[in-house]
Amino acid sequence: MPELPEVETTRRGIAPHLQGHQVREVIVRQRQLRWPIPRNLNALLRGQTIEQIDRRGKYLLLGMDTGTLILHLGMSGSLRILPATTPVQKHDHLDIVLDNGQCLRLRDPRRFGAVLWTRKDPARHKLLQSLGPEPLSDEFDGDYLWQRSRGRKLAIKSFVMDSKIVTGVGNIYANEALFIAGIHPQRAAGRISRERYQQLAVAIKQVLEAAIREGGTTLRDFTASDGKPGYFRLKLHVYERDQEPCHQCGKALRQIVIAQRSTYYCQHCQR
DNA sequence: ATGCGGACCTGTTAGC
DNA sequence: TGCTAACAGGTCCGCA
Repeated sequence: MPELPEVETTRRGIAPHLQGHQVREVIVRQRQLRWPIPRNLNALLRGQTIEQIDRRGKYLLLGMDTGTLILHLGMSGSLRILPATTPVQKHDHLDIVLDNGQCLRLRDPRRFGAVLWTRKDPARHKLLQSLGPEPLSDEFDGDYLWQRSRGRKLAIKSFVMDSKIVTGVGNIYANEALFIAGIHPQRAAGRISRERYQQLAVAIKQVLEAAIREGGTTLRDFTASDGKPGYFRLKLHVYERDQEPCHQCGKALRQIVIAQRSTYYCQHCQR
């Protein structure tokens, strides 16, 4: 489900409900996610105040008194703010109950998500320490991509989806950005000019920012923390549009597979 | 170092 | 109608 815009939409939705509140209780119903939820999470979090709610790539970071809770939504995770008395549904794995009777509830059918605790600077956590720059930051630009791509032979689409290169660009937005930049998704990363990398960096920023403004992309089941869907799907140029007409030239879009991921592009507009 | 494929897990849908 | 296979928004890990 969630790429960076959906995670950012979630962050903005939950932050005002969490900020400054104390954890009353943590209820874990299913600890087997991508990695097991720590056994003693209730003891660790109880009584702590949630000070800030940050995002790094697709990771959500709940900064507390003595450490940071690291959350990842995987492919199918979602977070809602609900009264703690709301009946539990299938795949509701975790509740963080607050001092005001509300709770942050994690649902994740596929269980590719993660909930981890660290006492140190989360940037130095094993899962975060090798992440590339934030795509919306100033350090991420065409020169950076060009420099990192020299000598690389993998497909440009796989390159921009590599979290060590840039964090948070997933399958939907990689497809969309490459269309906007007019770059064929299979082109070798090392064979793209500096100028075209400038266009690609701009396209990535543009598409992520637009998606955040629309509240993310709802394909099947993404909803923000208030239950509302995201509307960026209406503006997708290529994703899940196999055989439909290109918005630029009208020719039929194509679907192929790159690194086991569905890839959509226009044979005419992308080179 | 680089690049690829497998692994994790469940739900939905397309096809026979 | 019912069974089976393919596919889905992620990403770590191990192997060549």
